Amino acid sequence: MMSSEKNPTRDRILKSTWSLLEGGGGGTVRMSDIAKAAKISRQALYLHFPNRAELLVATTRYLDEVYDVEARLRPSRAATSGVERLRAWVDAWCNYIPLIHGVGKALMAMQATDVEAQAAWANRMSAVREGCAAAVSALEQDGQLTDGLSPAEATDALWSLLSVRLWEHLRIDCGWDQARYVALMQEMADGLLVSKRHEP
Amino acid sequence: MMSSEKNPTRDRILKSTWSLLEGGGGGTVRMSDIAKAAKISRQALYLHFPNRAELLVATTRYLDEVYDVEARLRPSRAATSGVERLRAWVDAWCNYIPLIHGVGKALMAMQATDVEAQAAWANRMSAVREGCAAAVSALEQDGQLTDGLSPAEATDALWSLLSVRLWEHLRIDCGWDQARYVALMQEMADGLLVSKRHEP
DNA sequence: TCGATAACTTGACACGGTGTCAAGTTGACA
DNA sequence: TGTCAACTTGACACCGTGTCAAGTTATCGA
Repeated sequence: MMSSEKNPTRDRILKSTWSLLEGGGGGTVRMSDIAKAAKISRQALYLHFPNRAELLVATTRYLDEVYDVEARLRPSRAATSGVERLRAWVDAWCNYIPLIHGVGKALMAMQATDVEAQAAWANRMSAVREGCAAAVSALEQDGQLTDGLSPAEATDALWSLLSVRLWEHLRIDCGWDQARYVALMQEMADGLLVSKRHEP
Repeated sequence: MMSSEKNPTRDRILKSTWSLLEGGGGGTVRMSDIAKAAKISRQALYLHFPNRAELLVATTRYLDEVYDVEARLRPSRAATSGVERLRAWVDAWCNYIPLIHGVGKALMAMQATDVEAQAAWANRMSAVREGCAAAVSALEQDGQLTDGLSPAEATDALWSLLSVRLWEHLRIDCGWDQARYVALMQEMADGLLVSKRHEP
């Protein structure tokens, strides 16, 4: 069941939030802007979401549904080797970031002041950490994890490499294109985590 | 001439800003808090600084002076090889981040909404990029820069690795200690940028 | 000694954004 | 016909920034 069937206006709010946030103005999108875009009064927003933070979080979940996160993760879960799993995971997540970046940016902008937003974003990101941990663990089981790092350290390092902020820095501040960004992440993940013992 | 001699209250404001920001509450430190800490009225703050953003920027410059940035950069400038220059630069900057992180956090928190803060922080960070560019260039002159990356790309990549946000992620979100953080940055910078052609 | 000037104080206010409250309106359904 | 849910309008409190106006205090020079 698509969420749209159950509650049309809630769905319209989420769509509007999404499209406004797509525009890049993360911290500058106001509740009133969203209301206007959804053709609803500002107050009606609060009938559906208790506050801005929860509206944004709901929007990320909505995007997970629309973009079918599960399908995107399938290749990495289906990988037969640790190296392949890492490669597929980095690919999947790196290419997912641009899709959620608008909402992510807004949520990250709230973190400094809003405790709720902080918890919400941390929670979303801990799911990413789990993906990193799974890839590291697969690598370890193949005996391909670098000696220099413990699994926990390797997970943290990979997680950091795949952070939204690093994506922002390279793509926005440095002006890189997506392909080059992904290529660098692949190279760094491989160089950092994969043991080179068995290579020529 | 130390800035303290010239204008005592301005100096007291900067010291207060600094110490409040040290406490970590980047976005939550208000102008009134700073005024109170400096034993001054909130309005008097505006006699010295036009707005919050400029006060924060002035605080970063103050820290540069107090912590003697120039001296910290000397080892990297004095390096005789590209590899050594890179190592010294990464070391200097990585160990400078924790000192300015409080102010940096506050300034970064303002970026989403405040254009002035955005420009100010971007300007400060472009100085860091220049340090990265210098290290990359030294490496290139030694013929030790990896083939896979252009100098500009290598600079961007190093700059991203050395971003304050990555430091935050590893040190705060992941709970790493400073030494481990620096070690990882050294390893990644070396692995990413330095050509391994002449090794055993 | 007077008076000007700079540094600072007190107290008020506008603005913009979030979240809340109260009192309607509208339409569907029993 | 009445009731309930979804929504509207309009008001308001709160908070933090930045501004304005009028008053105090200390110092310095003529």
